[in-house]
Amino acid sequence: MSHPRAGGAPVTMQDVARAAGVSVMTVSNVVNRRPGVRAETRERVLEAVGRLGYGVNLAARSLRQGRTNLIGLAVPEIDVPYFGLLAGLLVRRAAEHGYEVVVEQTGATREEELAALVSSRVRRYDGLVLSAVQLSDADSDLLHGDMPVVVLGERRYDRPVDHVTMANVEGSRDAVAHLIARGCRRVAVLGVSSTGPVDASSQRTQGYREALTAAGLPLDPALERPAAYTLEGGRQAVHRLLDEGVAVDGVFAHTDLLALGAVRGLADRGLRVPDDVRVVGFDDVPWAAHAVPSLTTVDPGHDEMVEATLRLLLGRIAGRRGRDEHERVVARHRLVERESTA
Amino acid sequence: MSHPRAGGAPVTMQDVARAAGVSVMTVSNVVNRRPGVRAETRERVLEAVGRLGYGVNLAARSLRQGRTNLIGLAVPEIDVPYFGLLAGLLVRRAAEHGYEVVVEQTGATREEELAALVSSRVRRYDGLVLSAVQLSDADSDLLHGDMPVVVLGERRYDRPVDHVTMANVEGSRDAVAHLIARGCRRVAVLGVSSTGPVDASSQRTQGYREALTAAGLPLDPALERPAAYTLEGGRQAVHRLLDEGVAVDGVFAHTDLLALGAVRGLADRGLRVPDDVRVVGFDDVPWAAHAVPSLTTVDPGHDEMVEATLRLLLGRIAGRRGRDEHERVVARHRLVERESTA
DNA sequence: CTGAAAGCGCTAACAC
DNA sequence: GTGTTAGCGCTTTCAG
Repeated sequence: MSHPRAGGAPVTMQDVARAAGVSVMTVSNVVNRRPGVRAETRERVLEAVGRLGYGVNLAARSLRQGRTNLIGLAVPEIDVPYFGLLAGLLVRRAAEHGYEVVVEQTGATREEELAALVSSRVRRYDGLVLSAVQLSDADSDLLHGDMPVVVLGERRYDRPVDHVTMANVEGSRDAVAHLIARGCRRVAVLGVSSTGPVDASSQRTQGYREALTAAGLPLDPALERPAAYTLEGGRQAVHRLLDEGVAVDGVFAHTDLLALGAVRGLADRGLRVPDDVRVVGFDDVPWAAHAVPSLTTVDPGHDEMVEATLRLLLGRIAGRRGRDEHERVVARHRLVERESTA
Repeated sequence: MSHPRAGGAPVTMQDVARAAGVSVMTVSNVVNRRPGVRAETRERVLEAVGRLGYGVNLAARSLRQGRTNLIGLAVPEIDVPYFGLLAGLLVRRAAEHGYEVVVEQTGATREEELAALVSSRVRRYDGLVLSAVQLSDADSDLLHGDMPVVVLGERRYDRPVDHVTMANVEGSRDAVAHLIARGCRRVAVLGVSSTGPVDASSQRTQGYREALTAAGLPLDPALERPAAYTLEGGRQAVHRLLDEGVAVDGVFAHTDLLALGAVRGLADRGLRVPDDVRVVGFDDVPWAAHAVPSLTTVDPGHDEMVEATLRLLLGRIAGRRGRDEHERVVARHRLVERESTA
């Protein structure tokens, strides 16, 4: 059996020290690759480690050091492609810095996002990445606890907090300008919400309006459609739009999911993309490139966002910024032209 | 400021006990909702907890209790829809039992899956869910360490290990039988691999062959195509198939991702689904229902699998099964008929 | 119903 | 180079 003591009491440094005839401190030095241990001693210790199947007790180490090497990632739902993409990138990059990522699902409700912040569960993290959608400015007071927090995407805060976000207005403007350049004159926007003036939804709607205005096209309230940020939401919004007899030759959806749902909804009514209606999304999730037709969309700069998030978070964990010094990073976006607007 | 002592030393039970004029033990009893504390005492303690902003130190609790309430989920890549779905379900269900989930990305290499098992990082989990794709029978020896492990999906093991899997052969047989019932006579299979006799790929290929044979149709090696389990893999496999001039009127893809890639590849060559070619996938990822056309696929019984996984894992954590008692659960599958085979 | 003492396994600080 | 001591914050055990 390759795992001695399996099933018995866990092997401690004490056990290893005894077996190797050294002190626990020497074992600790070897295990942590600290310098200043004679090669021969190291050998003896490592032999004992291997023979006994020793592994550090990370709870003890955490208690002693006051750090866990864990960071939390609070997202609404991990199976939404955008958040899966995010989680994947973050897990990979965090690992490079010796951190692991615990996923919290907030379910996209304000209550649950707050819960993630106050909950004792969160206390075990060295830092928290909060991909917030519903958290309001008022609540960001809560971001001032002891826990280093970086808010990622989807919203700009007036309150001071480390924040990594994307160019929602500019990206949306580019997307809609692209539709117009392709000849669209009746462009609908999907995903309009009324929850507040500073969130991603309003910003993307604003970018939409700016692009229309810049092109000298009129704003038509009938073209500004609310929709849940889901495939089904996009599909149904398009159904309603068409059922009301609104003329449309272009669709800008607030998210790729919505856009793909819109393509579906158009197909349901016998409309072809891009022949009858052109469609643009936002996010550049992996699917966008491979959908039929492939989806033109805005890449908000995922890599840059995740990198910046980690940089800010690790900096704060290391105490490199004061409690009242906050940074905000806006990633560079890019319009990715594909078949849905060909 | 709602978070007193923010920035100062962490608040301990000692602090709370002092502030409330009780012993640490009473604080512990209140915090852990243990019975046998007078209501008035509890009030006093809770008031102090709130005022000081106390939160339990989970490292200390873990050290003392010998448990972390953390379970690890090792998957190849979290941004693959199937694993995102899995993670979402597991996170939700684990939370119901007071557990949190740490995501490990193995990158689908054998080395990394082994690393996840041996690594000291894993020591912090009470248990590990291993969604293995490359781990071989020989390696499953490693599953016999102290860590409770449940292997989820994708592979059947001869070695004893708790294992939750899906009806790969039966599901594939149903999928292909469905194509045949719809009139297909030249059915290709995408995702055939040569890595071994007992993995998901071989099983799904086997189901394919059984269905053809049962229908009295010939097996044609030209119809059995290797393909990476990605969108691009499916797309290219279809391109090669058509470029070789192989006649096809149905496609069974080993995964939905492959199937959606296949739909894309067919569209590239001007073929319509289901009019010219019918397509069936496997997994029933959320996208399958909303793709254009929506995808007929095999739901392998995700919910049942996750539920069983957690049941087995928690049972093992609780020591309810001996080291040599292992369970295997095969979830009930279901063919979901949609537009791609209409 | 409440308190005091012991110790989980580790590492920082200092002694040899 | 290596050992000794102390204590991180909590809960288990046993005493009141």
